[in-house]
Amino acid sequence: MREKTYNIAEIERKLSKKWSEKNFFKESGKGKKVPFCVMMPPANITGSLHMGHALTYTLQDVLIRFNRMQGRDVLWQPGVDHAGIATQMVVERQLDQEGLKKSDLGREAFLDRIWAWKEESGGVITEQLKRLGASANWERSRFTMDEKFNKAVNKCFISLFDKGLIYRDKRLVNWDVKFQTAVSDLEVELREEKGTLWYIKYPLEDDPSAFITVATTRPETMLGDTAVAVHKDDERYKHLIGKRLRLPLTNRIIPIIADEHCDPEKGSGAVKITPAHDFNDFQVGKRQNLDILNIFDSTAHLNDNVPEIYQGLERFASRRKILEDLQELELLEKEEPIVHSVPYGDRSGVIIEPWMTDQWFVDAKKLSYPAIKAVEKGDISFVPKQWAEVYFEWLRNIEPWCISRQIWWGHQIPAWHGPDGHIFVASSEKEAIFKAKKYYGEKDFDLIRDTDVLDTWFSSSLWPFVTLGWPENTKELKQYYPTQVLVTGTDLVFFWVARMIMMGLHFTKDIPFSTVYMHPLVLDEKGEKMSKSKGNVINPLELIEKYGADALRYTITSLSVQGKNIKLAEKRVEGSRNFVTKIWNISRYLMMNECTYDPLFNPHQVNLSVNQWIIYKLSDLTVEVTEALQTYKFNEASHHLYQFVRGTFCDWYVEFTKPILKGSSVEEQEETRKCLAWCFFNILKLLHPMMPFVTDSLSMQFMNIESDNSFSLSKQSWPIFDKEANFDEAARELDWISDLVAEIRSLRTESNIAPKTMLTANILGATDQHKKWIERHQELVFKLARLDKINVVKELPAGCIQLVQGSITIGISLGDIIDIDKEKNRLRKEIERLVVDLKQLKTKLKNKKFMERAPKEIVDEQLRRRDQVKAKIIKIQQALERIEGF
RNA sequence: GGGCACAUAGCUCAGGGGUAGAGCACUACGUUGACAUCGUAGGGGCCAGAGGUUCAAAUCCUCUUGUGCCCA
Repeated sequence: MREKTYNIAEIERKLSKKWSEKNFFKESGKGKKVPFCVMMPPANITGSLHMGHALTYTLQDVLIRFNRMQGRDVLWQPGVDHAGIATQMVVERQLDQEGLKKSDLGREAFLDRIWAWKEESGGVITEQLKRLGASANWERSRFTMDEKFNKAVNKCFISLFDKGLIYRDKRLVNWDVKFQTAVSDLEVELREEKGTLWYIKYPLEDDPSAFITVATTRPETMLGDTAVAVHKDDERYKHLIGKRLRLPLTNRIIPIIADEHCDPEKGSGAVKITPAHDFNDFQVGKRQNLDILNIFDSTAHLNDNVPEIYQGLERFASRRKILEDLQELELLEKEEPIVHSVPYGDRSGVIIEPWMTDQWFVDAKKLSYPAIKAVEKGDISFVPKQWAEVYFEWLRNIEPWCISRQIWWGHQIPAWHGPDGHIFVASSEKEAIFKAKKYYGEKDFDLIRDTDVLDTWFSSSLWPFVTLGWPENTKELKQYYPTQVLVTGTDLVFFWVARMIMMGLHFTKDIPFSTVYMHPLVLDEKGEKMSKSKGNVINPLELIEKYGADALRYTITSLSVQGKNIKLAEKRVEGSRNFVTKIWNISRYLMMNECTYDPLFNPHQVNLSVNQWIIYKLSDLTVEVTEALQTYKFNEASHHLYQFVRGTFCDWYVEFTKPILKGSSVEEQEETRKCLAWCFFNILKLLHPMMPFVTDSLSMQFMNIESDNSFSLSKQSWPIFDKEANFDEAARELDWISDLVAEIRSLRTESNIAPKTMLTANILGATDQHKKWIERHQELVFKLARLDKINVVKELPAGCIQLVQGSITIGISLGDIIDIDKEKNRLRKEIERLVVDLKQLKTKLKNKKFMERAPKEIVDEQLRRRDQVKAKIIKIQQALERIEGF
């Protein structure tokens, strides 16, 4: 006898090893099959599996296995991302423990160190994904820093540069003071914070007793002011436009200018302009042709563009000092508390400094037009569709994308600088020299390679086509590009999705994927974001250890409703584990009863009504699950399966078949055994995308192929079968029987009848068909409703409690046990309920407008219901009268 | 400030113009050799509030209130 509970850990480990060792899930590569390709979002090389991964990769694997079973040529392309800043941080931390800095090693040695680290610990997440059951083609795994990838990245860079879509510019960028690099807008997180607005008086040059007051949250930047702006129509300041101010603490003279940037309603109405340290001011400076005075070094310490006493002060220290000094000069008018947004580096967590540097930019605006159009035209669609709006909004307001990073780990920009500052972009040093020779002629020159590397997201944006072999025209590229679905979290819509679409359209002249399924975040059970500091992080690997990957996957699938965040409670996972155990126990029962899978079993040719009934129900289920998965309604698919397995299959069908297996003819037993096995096998298939382990394991046991190392349900075909029309009758028959059983069971509880008490049911008003059905399923009803006798009668005997089901009345003989008052009460209450229903129905049917305007089916339905309720009331009244007579 | 969601049972959430659903929790009772990680039955809801459209609104529209997220 097998164990009552399923040994999750052992079986999952074994299967995951089997799938992995043989790289089980390769694409078929058969050109005839319809391709289905999903680009796996490359996991961050420093990462280990968290709930967000578990969610995204589970949903992808569900789609992958589902499509593979539907006979498509499936490629799930995995990979790992080099994660520039994150990876460099990890290795720098290691060095730190050895008391070393990366500058001690030098660039090359440092990069060697990172590669060594990658070899050693870079593959963790891949192993974890295998444990989750992800059925990717792991042999095709790509790394964004591979040589081939690097070549493709350079090619793209050069091509964009040649077209003027990448350029070098001196602009304000978001400078990460901790990492000493520029970052893009998207890597800056605005946090609402309490701050202070300081009002500072700037004296007029020609009249030191008169002032203009400016308000600022960053007084230290005043050292870099090159103007004060007012609104041209502001009565308070109109007359001062064109005059000059003496900038306190510096004695520099700066102009008062008019600019629309000023809002007379805000603060004092006059704004200090610091073009080198504020994005808005930078624009003003450009418009007004102001000086740009940079006052910070790369670590945000004041440089020698400020008076000597301030030089070398850190930004916050300088703020304190400057406020003190202004106070002393009585130039600090007042301060106000304020809530404002402060920019933080999303990785470094330090305040970002807008800073002037030379950087490389992508002209994202130009690339955005085709990307917008592709979604507008419907070539690419978002699920859920409201994400298209978010996407449009961002692309329509897109700014130049700063792609250079002042770090070492990443794709080094293929550009060489000449002695006169001329830049040669080339695929190799040799080519750069060649280009330079042409440019410089006979003159001598030295070229210095640009030290910057590219934003990691630049290489990620090329992922869909580079992984398939681009720029070579490989057969994979032809077969699988454009890919079908991209599944990713809502947080990556700009970082990754939009950029892939822009780059894909630019370089391949084709969309990278036709559907984008955006899933939400995983939150804790209270709906809060998981974070280490809050201590509410749920580790998926622990859940897998405790409940199994199948249980975790099934939970995730059940909770995946389009457009809604997922609140994960461990209780849910426990419930899923119980469901897995339930499935295990079905198989245990079926095997005990020698129900073996027969590939030749023909579901259209079963004779017993119970078997016809379950096949009928199963075909409904198949349609429901298929449609749900096709439309990304993961929760619906899992819900239907749960209802079917626990309800229809276990509670009813398995029970229905017990009497048959015990005492029917050999033929009937045989048909039923095969039908049980066949249905269960199909259930396993339908469940497989969500619970690959238990379903694979059980189906192999069922088919007696446990040692078959090439089998997986994922490679079997998805169930399809047409509903047999003449099974309708059986469907009605068994639905009626199960209703009958349910009614009697309810009655037993309501009347406090002990389960042990066997009852006799008298049935009044049975039609010939009812009689036939009762006769056919008598044993079954006996067993399920705990009866020892059913009489079809013309008159109910005395001493019955009665219930009405459709056209029949069931009387349960209780001898002397019946409490007449209680029973009367029960029946009266039921009449009361029905009368309320009837009243509502009558009102509706009396309403002329309803009768005129409502569709005929609805009216008929209401009429039918009215008649039913009426009839039921009469029957219960008769039942009451009978009790009076008892 | 702009945009997008969301408010349904004690909790977590489905559903969605025509008889309010699930899981968990709760209550009672447990028989029949698949399953106590189980079974049977049950209690529990003016579907946030106010208007409107409609024969009919929990569902569609508008507003209000509250919550979450994104962008400035």
